[in-house]
Amino acid sequence: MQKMKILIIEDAETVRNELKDFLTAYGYEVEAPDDFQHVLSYATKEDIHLILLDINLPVFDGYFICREIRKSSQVPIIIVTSRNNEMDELMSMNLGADDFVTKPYHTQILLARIDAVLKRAYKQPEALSLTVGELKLHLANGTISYKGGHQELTKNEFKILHYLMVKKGSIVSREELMEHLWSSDLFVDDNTLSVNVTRLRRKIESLGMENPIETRRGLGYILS
Amino acid sequence: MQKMKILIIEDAETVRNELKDFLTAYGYEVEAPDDFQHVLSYATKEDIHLILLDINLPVFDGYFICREIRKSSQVPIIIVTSRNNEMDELMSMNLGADDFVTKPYHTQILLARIDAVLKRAYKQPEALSLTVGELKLHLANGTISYKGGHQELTKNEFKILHYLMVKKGSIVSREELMEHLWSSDLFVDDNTLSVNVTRLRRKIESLGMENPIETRRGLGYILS
DNA sequence: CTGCAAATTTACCGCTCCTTTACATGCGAG
DNA sequence: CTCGCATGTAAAGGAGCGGTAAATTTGCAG
Repeated sequence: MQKMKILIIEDAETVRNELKDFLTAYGYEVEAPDDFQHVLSYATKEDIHLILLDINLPVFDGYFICREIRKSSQVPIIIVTSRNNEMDELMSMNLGADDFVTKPYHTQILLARIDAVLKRAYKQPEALSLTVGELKLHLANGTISYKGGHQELTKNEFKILHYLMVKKGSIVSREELMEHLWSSDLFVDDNTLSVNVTRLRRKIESLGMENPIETRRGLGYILS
Repeated sequence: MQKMKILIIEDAETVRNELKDFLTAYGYEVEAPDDFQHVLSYATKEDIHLILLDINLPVFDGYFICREIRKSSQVPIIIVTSRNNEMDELMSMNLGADDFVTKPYHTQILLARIDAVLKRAYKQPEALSLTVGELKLHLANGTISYKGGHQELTKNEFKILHYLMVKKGSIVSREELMEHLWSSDLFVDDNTLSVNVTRLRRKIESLGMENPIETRRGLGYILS
C-alpha cells in the first residue's frame, strides 16, 4: 500500500507533536499544522488520506470542522474526544466520521483504529486505481494508462481527473471543480480551469483514447 | 435503499431475541439462528448484508468464525464483545471485522454503527431521478430516458422539466416558470418560454413518448 | 362562422461559454 | 545560476444555446 498521509487537527501543541512523532515512526506521513484558520484547506487537499480530528477545539468546534470537511470530501475522519458520554459517540457517527477514539487511549489502539479505517477506505483491490472505460488512473503515482501506453499527470490534471472519476456519471460544475482545485480565497481566472482541462484531454488523447471528458455547456463537465 | 438483512450470531437466547426484536423494529430483516454448527452456511448466504458477531461463543470461538467467514466472503462484520480489554480490540481489527462494539452498549450506538458500516459497504451511486409515467429525469447528469432511449437536456430544458416534475399534477403558470428560469430583473420575452417548452417536447417525443406536458390555455402547463 | 388572444412553431443569428494557442512567471532540480 | 516543467494569464477563435421575431395554429367567445 502506498504511504499514507495523516492530517492531525489538534490544538494542544505537545499532544500534536507527540502524535506526529509517533505516527511518523510507524511509517505514516503526517501533517500537523498549528493554524486552525486554514485547517480546512489542508483537509481538502488531495494527498491527505485520513484526518485525526480533536473534537475539543478552541474557536471552531470540531463538529463544525467535521461537517465542513464532509461537504467537499469523503476523506476518512477519526474523531478524538475526551468527552466520554454516549451523545458524543452518536453525534460523531452522524457527522460522517468514520470512527472515534476516546481519550485517554492507548497508542496501540489508536494505531489499530487508523489501520482499520484506512483499510476500509482504501482497501478495494483496485482502490489504487480508478477507471473510465479502459483508461486507468493510478492513484499512487499520478499516472494514467490506456492499452499499454501511459502518461504522467501534473497535480492539477490529476485533481481534475480524479474528481471527475469519483463523480463518474454526474455532471460536475466548473464552480465545484474550481473549489476543489484552488482554495476559495485564491482568485484564479475561470479560464484557467478550461486550460487545465484542455491539457488533461491532450494527454488522454495522446494515448489513443477519444476524449472521455464531455462538456455540458452551462452545466459543467461529465465523465462517461 | 433496499431492506437490509442482518445475521446475528449470539449464544445467549435472551440477548439474541432482544436484538432481533429491536433491529426488526428499526426496519431491518434479521436472522438469529440458534444452531452454531451451521452458522457458517448462514453467513455465506447471498442475502445477508451484515453480520453481528458475538466474540464470546461456546464451542467455536468467535475469532475462528470471523476468520472462516472472511475466507469466503467480504460481507461486513461487526464484532460484539464483552471483554473490555485492548487485546480484544486489536485482534478484532486484524480479523477483517469492519467495526466492533463493546458490551454493554447503548442500543442507539449499535444502530449508528450498523448504519455507518452498511452505508460504507453498500453506498450506491444514487441514481436519483424523477419520473412521469415511464419518463425518467436523471438529476445527476441532466438527461432523460424512456424505454432505453436517452437524451441530454440543456440547462433551460432541464429547469423546466424539473420544475414541472416537482409540481407534478398541479398547474404551473407561465409566470411561475418564467420566474424560475430567469431572474426577474432580466427582461425576457414571454414567447421565449414557449420556444423552450417546444424544444423540450421535441426531445421527449424523439424518445417515442407522447407529449406529457399539457398546456392549459390561459392557466399554464401541467404534467400528467 | 368570425375574430382575437394565446400558444406553437420555424428560422435566424448574436452572444455567451468554452476551447485553444501563445506567452509569462515561478519554482525546483541539478 | 540555469534549465525545464508546471501553471496561470491573455487573447483570439468557434460552436451551440437560447433569445427574438414572424408566421402559423389552436381555442374560446360572441
